[in-house]
Amino acid sequence: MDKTFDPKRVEAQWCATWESDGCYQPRGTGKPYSIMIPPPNVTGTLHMGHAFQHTVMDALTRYHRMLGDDTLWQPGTDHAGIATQMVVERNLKLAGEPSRAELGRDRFLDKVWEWKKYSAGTIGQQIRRMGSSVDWSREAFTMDPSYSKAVIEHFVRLHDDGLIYRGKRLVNWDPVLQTAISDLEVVQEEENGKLWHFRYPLANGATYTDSEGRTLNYIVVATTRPETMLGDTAVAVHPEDERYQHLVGQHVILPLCNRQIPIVADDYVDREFGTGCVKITPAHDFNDYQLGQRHKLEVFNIFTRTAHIIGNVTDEEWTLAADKNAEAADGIGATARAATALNWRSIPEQYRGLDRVVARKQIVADLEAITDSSAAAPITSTDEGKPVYPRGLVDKIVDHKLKVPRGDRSGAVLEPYLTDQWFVDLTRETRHDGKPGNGGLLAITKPAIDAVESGRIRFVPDNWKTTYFHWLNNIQDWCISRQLWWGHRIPAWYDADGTVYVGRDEAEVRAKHGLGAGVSLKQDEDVFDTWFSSDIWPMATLGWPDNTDALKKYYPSSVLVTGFDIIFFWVARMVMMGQYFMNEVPFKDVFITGLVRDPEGNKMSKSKGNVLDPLDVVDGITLDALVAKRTTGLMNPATAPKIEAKTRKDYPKGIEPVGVDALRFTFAALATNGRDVRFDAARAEGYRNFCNKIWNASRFVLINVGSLDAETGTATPPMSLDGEVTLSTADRWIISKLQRLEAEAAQHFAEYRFDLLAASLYQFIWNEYCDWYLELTKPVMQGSDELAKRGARRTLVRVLEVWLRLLHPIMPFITEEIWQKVAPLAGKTGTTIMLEPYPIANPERIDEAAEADVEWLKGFMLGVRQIRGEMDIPPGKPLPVLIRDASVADAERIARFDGAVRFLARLESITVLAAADEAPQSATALLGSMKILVPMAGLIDKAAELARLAKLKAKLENDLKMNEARLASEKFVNGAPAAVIEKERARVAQQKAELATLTEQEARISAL
RNA sequence: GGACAGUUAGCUCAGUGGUAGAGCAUCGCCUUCACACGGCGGGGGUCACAGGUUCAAGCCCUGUACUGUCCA
Repeated sequence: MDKTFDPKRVEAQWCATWESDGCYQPRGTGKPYSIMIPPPNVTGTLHMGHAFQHTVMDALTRYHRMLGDDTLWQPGTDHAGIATQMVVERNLKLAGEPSRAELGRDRFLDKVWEWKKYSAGTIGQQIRRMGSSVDWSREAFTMDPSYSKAVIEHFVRLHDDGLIYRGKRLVNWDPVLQTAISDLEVVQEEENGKLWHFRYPLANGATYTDSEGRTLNYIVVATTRPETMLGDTAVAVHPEDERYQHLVGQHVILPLCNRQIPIVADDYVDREFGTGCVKITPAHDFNDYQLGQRHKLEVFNIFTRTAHIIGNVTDEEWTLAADKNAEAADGIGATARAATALNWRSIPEQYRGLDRVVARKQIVADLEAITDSSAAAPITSTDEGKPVYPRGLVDKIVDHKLKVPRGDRSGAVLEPYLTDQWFVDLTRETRHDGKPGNGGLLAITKPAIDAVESGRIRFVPDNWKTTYFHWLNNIQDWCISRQLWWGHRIPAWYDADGTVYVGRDEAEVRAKHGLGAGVSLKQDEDVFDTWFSSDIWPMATLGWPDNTDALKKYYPSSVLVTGFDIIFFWVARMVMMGQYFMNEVPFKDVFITGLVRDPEGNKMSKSKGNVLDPLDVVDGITLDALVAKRTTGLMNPATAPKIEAKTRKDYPKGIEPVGVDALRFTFAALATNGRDVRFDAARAEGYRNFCNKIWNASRFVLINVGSLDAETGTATPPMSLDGEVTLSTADRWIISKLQRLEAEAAQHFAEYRFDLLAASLYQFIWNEYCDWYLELTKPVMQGSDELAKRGARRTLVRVLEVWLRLLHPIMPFITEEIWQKVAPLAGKTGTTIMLEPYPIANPERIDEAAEADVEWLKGFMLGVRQIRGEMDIPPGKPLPVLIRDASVADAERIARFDGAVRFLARLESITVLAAADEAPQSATALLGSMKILVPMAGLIDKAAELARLAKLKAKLENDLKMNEARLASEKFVNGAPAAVIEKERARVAQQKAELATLTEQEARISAL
């Protein structure tokens, strides 16, 4: 054994051994315990957040395996539709290869599969290196054939139960990715924009008088999106708005398009916002769409899939689309629909095919330039080239902050867009198709709420359930179709008439609907939202829809460990599907972890350049290498210098290698109560030091039982620990403390308090076992009492063996490595610590007398050390010590611990003075009423001792004053419980006595 | 606008009514036979602010400020 722990060697060896020996697989007849890994996306590699959550899951898994449970940790990966498709497309671009469009669907998918293989392989290696004990024999992927079968199955069943519908709806459309996305994938960002005020002339030359007495022939509408005016089909005002209510029912002429559109009244309109008059574009705004439905307004798209103004309106495809629009849209007036083509023709030629941003500028400019309208204001002047408003039909332009919806993946500004999509009904009480049975609200949403409300699922920390309920209580139907290639193709087929048939495959569809070979069917081009496949992860990985043994045994899983960011995306949807298909929750506990952030508290992301690869913390990385890693392959290379500067500031010396165990322990220690964690490399180094402490404490034990040669570091035959022994106070004390640690560990695991677990282990191992127990065995080892020596050796070994097991779930590698050497000495025959029982507290071995003894001893040591420290007496210099005012108990303890104290405190002698004995001038420490005196002759500086006494006195006087005041208060004496008052009295008496001693001592020293 | 969380030592965080704790950092002493990735000792906090409840508040209640996140 080297003097320094070398994690790399140990990790490589045990990873391989554990896996090949099948240690990760479920075993035994214990009660089932299972965790489903949140499947990482096959978009690349694992980040710190994964490493964090995997540490938690592995700790739980190893703990329960050691408890004897039949434990499964199910691994796997997620195909992550949009995200992966984007990564592959970007890689093709960077490599200069043909684009997705050029490759075509099949060849592109080959590329994605290639990437998936690479990414899943990398992820697997990362998981292995972290020591995560997942059952690799069950590894799953959300597009495995068996998994895909389950995805299709759950779609078809939901569809057959009337809980899925297809329809033309306004959806969030990503014009860059060219797909619909769900509400959850939209991020609203506040941005600086403008509010444009346009004059819309009243039709038929109507006029009115405004509040200022002016006669106007127009109204002013305010909008943040000028380009959508091409799709306006009404102007709306509030029904009680006195400024405009007399105009309701009249029409305005839509400028540029020269269409007449009605003025309608609706209380959706905010009178305070803008002019109180809003333009309504039902096809490109969610609120306008709703309003349009209420007023039976015309609805028509003005954008293409890429958010350009539509091109040729006579285009066959668009005409067809218009017809389908008319058929599919419900709640939209029939006469209005017929007008769609006319409306399209009203879009002026000059805007056709323009990007929406370009169109916006052009439209504003054109409105400004209109001077021949009766509503137009004359362009009178300019101010240094800037237009002065009003100009033409532009009344004014004001700065305005607005929320811009962007796609969470692409970052593109989204467009509300009218398309045909598949939806899961989550909002209806009855079936959408009118057949008997519950709609999605009763069949899916309510049971998901009930699962948590009833306590069948418990959130840890508890407050997350509020978030969960809030979302479910305000839920919308779920758009599950995506216009992507990478994913599960929707099992729906269309005949030439566009009639849709849903089934598990084409053959089933033909059989079910009696469609002969003569009928040509075409499968839906779209794929499912990724979350519409991961929502059955806890079931499908266990074999669902088949009722397998694994499903029976491991469903529901015991706990889901995940981040709050996917409570809606994933957690809630798994609950829905689990409840619906299994009539049972998918997991009993949901442990929500915080996010791993950078040292400044920022979210880690590639674009910010603050990500850390967990393995770089494990293996270490130089500053230059880290900078290089963070600044290559950036979407925006201009940010590189900033990223470099920040990296050099955060990690001036790069990152020291700490090993897997230390990183895992760091995560455990930082996992406080679901709060976000700022990753602190210094902390990890501290736990690297802890590993080294463990390593060397173990060396000490092995050396002392003769199984390790201290000089050469090689193994030697150990001495026997069998036979009769004497257990010392120290032995009984550490065994007692060990019981308390075991009890704490069990409690912290039950409460998912890994921070407290880590703190308990650290405190026991370092501050009790190493700092005190090992030191207390040293004088024994140097003594001649063979029974006591054997007792100490046996206790050293056995307590070490136990705490290695206690620590193993967090630090698997170092504990296994040492356990292999220690276990035989402790009489253990197992082949791996992984499968040993987790220690359980035995209250009978708690020894309060021994604990009190050691506390006294620690106090004694502290007194001497403080004198040494503050007098600057070298630790090695032997000191004579005198004792005054020792109680009978003190004297007895002094006699008992004489050897230990003299050894540990480096004392030359301990002399208990009789009451009559005169003591020489000394530095004093107090232990209860007993005084520990270190004679000053030749050792102690008078001034220093006086200063030390003064400091002690000041603190004591302060405390005493406060406590006396409390006792003097009638309120306290009358109100507080007797025990508290008694305690306070005793404390005051004690402090008074101490103060007297210090005062006396001070007087004696100053008299010198 | 609503909801949730946070505000405790220089930093990162524990602390569910009885005199404020840890790790890291810092200062001093020490190459003592497991470990300098170490040992011993020290310094450092009106617990965001203002009220209230209580004999007693970092902790409970009310309000305010700031920070963060989520939802409209």
